[in-house]
Amino acid sequence: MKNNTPNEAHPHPQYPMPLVRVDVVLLAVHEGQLHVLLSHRKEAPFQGRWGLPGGVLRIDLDASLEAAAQRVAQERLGRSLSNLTQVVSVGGADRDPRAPWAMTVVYSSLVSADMSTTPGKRVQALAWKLVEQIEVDGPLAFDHAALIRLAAEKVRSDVRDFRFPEGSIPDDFTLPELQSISEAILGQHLDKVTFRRRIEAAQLVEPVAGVMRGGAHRPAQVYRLR
Amino acid sequence: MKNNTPNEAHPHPQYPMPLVRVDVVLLAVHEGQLHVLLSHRKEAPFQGRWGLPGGVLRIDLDASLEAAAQRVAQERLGRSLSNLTQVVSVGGADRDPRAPWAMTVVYSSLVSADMSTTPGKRVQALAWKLVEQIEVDGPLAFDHAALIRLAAEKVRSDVRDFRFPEGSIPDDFTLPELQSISEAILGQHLDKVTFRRRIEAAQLVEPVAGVMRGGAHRPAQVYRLR
DNA sequence: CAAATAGTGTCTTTGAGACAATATATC
DNA sequence: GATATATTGTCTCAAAGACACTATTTG
Repeated sequence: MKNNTPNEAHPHPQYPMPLVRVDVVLLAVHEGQLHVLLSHRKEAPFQGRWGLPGGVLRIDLDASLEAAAQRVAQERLGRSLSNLTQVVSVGGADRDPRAPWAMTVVYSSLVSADMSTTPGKRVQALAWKLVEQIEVDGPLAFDHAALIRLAAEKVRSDVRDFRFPEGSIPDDFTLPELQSISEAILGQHLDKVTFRRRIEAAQLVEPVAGVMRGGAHRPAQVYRLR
Repeated sequence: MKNNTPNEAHPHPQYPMPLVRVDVVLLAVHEGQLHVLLSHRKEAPFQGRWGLPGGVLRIDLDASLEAAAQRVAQERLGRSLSNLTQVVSVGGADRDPRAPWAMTVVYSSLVSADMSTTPGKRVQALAWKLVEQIEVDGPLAFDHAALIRLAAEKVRSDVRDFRFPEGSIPDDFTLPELQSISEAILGQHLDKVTFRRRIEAAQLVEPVAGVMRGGAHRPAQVYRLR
């Protein structure tokens, strides 16, 4: 295994570097509520608690921080993430007993629909938890509860400004569906007329010609992002 | 010098870790315009260009990422920073030729007034540059131009929402002064009536009883944040 | 009192929220 | 046709912008 010692190719004076990890806040709307995917920790620290799935940055495998997040998602969650957004980085001397100094770069991703996620290697259990209920039933590992809140706030800010990045909502949707998703993320009711007016003004969507979708009643126009 | 090799106290499997740096975007309003403090690079990479002042994270000296930014500011700029805000972290294999893998955590700080900043050690020259003029006269080192733009956008967002963190504006100020500072940061004119109405509604300030301040004309009420 | 800046009044416009009416599907 | 949901119309209210007016200081 390579080491961080100086060599000819990289003559910069070397200091000991921290353990760098990447954690992922995977968010999804399920049954009208915003959920986050947590993993059950089998080992110390915080053994037995729920926490964010994550992993150690591998400079031999990852071309960038974002690439590291993608690799971790693939390994731990068995899937790629469509709209990775950096949330924050935290670090300090007392963060993690496994290293004298540890830091974490936190990425978040809002994905649409399918709540199916296969546990990856070393992950004993994955479960979708209500964001609103975080820390209500038992504390999370590290400061993960605060990190999740941060990620959720960023996503809410996006939704308030009608920023729906690729993959965060289904390709096709009706306006009532989009409103329902938005309400779930924001955790509050939105006025129907205002919502449609603003969507219209933002020129965010275009109708899929002719296609309609409905349950037992009047069908709704299907739209796409543009 | 210590090394990152495993030991009994920290039995976590070790991978080579990236070079972690901390860069500082120091912003200030000067003569009605938003400026950023840049340092002239004496050495490679990007020798001869202007870039953000920064330094290597020292796990033996820095208790946290933010503490590292404070130390770097003290060493390089000879001052502490009042309202450090994390902007973003960037990193990758090809970021810095001095290391096989390098990342930077960027902090920004908006400080009021005094443009005096003593160059610290190893910094040949410091200069306040117009944020708007960044990259107009010569490119900056690394992706620092983009990082400055990011930091400036965050500060603008704060100002739009009347968030003036401690130290970002003088302790005492008149409303015309506060408006002028805001306009400089936002880079656009603000309506006087609207500005005062919103300040009032936000209950952001309180008058300093009796104290007024003026030039050759009608003096203005002096306020403080509360 | 002239000049310059501080502070207020008020009209118009814009956009959000509330509520009602109309449209279109299934059963 | 009854029912449920989609879509549109419109009234009201709140906040922003524009503009004009008043207030207070110096010279």
